[in-house]
Amino acid sequence: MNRPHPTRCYALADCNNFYVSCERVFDPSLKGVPVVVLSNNDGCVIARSPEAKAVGVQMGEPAFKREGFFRRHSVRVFSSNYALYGDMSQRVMSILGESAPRSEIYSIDEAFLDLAGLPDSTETHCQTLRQKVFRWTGIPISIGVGPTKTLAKIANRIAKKYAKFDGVFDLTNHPRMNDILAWLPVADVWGIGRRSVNKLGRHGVKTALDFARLPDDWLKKKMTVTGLMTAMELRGIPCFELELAPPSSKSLLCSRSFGRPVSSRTEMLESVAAYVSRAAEKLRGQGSVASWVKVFILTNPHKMELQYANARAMTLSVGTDHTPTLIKAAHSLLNDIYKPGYNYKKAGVMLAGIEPKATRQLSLLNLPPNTDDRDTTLMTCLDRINDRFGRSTLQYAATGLGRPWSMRQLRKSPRYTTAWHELPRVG
DNA sequence: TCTGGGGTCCTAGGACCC
DNA sequence: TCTGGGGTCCTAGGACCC
Repeated sequence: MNRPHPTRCYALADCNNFYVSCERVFDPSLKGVPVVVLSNNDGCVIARSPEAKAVGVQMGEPAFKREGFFRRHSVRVFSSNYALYGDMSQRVMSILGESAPRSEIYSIDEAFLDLAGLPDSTETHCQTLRQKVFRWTGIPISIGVGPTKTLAKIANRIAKKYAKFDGVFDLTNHPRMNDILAWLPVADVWGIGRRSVNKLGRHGVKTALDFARLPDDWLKKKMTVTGLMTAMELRGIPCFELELAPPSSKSLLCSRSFGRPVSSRTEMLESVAAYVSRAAEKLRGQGSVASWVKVFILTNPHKMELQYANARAMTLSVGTDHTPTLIKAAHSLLNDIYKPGYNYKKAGVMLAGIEPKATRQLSLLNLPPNTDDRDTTLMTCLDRINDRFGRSTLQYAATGLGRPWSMRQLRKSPRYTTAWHELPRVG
């Protein structure tokens, strides 16, 4: 057990409290004080500075329940600013990407790096990288290293938790590997979620070491092959490879809670058109077409009032990335499920049946209209303008003008890095 | 007043075929 | 009276991640 594979060396670089760190880069008054960032619609807490954690703000807490607490503890509260976080993420990722021959961007604030065969020591390399990312972007990161991705995750957690390691911890050939796994609750292992923790608890499995020592056939039967692979990774046998060029999405979702309850059909149609437009942009961004569209709507499940939720999907005869075609489909689905008299809280659009546009399946009976090329030219033009001048410079009238239903973001910081008129001023 | 959004993978079970 | 066995494909739902 715990026999590391000699040729593998994975690092997980993870930005510390990423969203809060982004806010701090451009607003020095946030240093050293409790800061939180809220989810879309200013719903719940999704990022906390260490000071916010220290005063007891929990992850995922609804913000409205804590307004008084935030005031009493002078917690600085921000709406999420994805234009800023996305841009900062790109800066960090480009530096990380250059630091290793192979890398995988795993999420907005994490990347796996393949450090096998680098000339200098792992520790030196990682410390240099950390300092470089901080100097060039202002974002602090932590790096965990191990013979498998799962162990690199654990190492990263240790690097973050204990200041004495200075942001870097290496589990490769660690003499106290078993002690560390026995110290780590199984809930903190990558890939073991709450449901599994409950199930494992009933079988007396509490720590990562308990889990790693379970028999393979038991793991396979009770935890499926992914559970088995996780256990093998804890033993030092790599099962999860780097995803070097992440394949394009197989489904695309765009959904939002409304800033206030919506009941009118007109507003529902507008919001669905807006979500389709966004999903179609993403679709074109990856050079795909979609042939399956689903629309769903729901009332607020947290409220004591008449509830309604419904969804409907349809398959198109030909895959498309043409926004008006998709809006038309989504509108007909919405009209099927919409019922007047309810206070809707949320709507969403999902696209699937996704394939590359270049090799898409055409229909024998229903060939695309010969305006196809014109549509493509129009969509390309639309995307270019919006890319250059901002996402909603050009939009379809069906998405509405006033958008009274759009999400609430009362405490958003400026788009410091992506909008000319919001650039920070010096002096 | 007010509780996020966007993905992936795996499995079981039904439909269907020979 | 008697009522197989195996394969594929699809979908819904569960579980997980950030």
